[in-house]
Amino acid sequence: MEKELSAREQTIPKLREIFRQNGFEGTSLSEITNQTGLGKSSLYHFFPQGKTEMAEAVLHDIDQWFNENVFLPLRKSEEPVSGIHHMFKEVNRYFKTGDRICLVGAFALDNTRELFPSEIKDYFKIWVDSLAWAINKKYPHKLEARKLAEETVASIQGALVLARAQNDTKVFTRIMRRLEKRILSEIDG
Amino acid sequence: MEKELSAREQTIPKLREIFRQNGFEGTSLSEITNQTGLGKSSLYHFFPQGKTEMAEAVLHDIDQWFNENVFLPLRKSEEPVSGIHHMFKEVNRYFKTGDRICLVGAFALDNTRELFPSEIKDYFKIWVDSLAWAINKKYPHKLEARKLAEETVASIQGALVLARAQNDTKVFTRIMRRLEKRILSEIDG
DNA sequence: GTCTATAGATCGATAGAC
DNA sequence: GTCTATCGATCTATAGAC
Repeated sequence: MEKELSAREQTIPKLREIFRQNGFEGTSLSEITNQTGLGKSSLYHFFPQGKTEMAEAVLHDIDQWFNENVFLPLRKSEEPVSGIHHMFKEVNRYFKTGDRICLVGAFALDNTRELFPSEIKDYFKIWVDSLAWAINKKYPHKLEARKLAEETVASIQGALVLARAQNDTKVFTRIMRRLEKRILSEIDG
Repeated sequence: MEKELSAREQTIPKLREIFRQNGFEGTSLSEITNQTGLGKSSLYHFFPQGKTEMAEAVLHDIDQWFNENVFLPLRKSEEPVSGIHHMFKEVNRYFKTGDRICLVGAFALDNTRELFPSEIKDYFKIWVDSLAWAINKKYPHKLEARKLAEETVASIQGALVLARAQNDTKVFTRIMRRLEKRILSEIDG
């Protein structure tokens, strides 16, 4: 039995990519109508609060995806190493090996973050917490595991910045490989 | 003999902070007139091409600062370790221990980068090149030195993202300390 | 160089018919 | 749910007096 997606739900992935390309302030409603094919009235029908509600829905969607495909597997996998490997694989896939940016990170950089402070804060907190938890299972020093997790998440964000700046996805994949290798060597060593 | 700064030059640091707060698209001319005290006519007198020229001037100003205070010292210092230490000290100071973001990184993330592609590309290229050069002086594996430099610059960018997202500058200083320590241990070890 | 005034486009958002 | 029409505000940018 296929899940029927409402028109609202079908719109969210498109909105996500539009915000990713243009940022929150750089995205206009007419751009959204152009790229979604939905008129303004339809957009306001689905998202009565307008652009802010659209971005909120996108952030919620991103949050769900990461919870399901990254954060929970880090907690659930029997073997932390495989959970961590799974994280790198999924994150690499999600960001299309560096071709896509992280919308949450982009929102964090300018005053857009004041519109969605808790969504932005929680996304990174849960990511760091989950990764730290997985590392800590193998690596007994709790504080050090946390620092390693924090640095890894930050480096992934920075790798996206550099890949976009240089317009070169290889920068991203290169850094991702190093990060995974470092975690594994810290855990095993 | 004091250097006389032209009115245009005096405006640039203010513009820099305004763009940092709001992003390029999020910055309006009326916001600029409010925060600089200059009327629109004065702004267009100094920057005939408008907002784009203002951002260009800011990027050029940032570029100069990093060349003078970070990139050249990395090349010039007799002892690479002290050049690298100097980089971390200055970068930490420049970003006010994580309270400020990197405007070039922020511009890179959305389609603002299409307005200033070479400025954005060069900033990171020169940074990575200079750091790789300094590392390579002590650490003979050229390719590995480059990768370490690339990862370090990316991690600094990511640390800024995380610090802003969490609204906690300690995240930034913590990661900066780890990065410097790692480079030193790779060089010495 | 700076002022006032304003053009012309686009912004987010809404009303009302269907 | 989607259409057309439109509101008032704001946007970038310019004109012309001083």
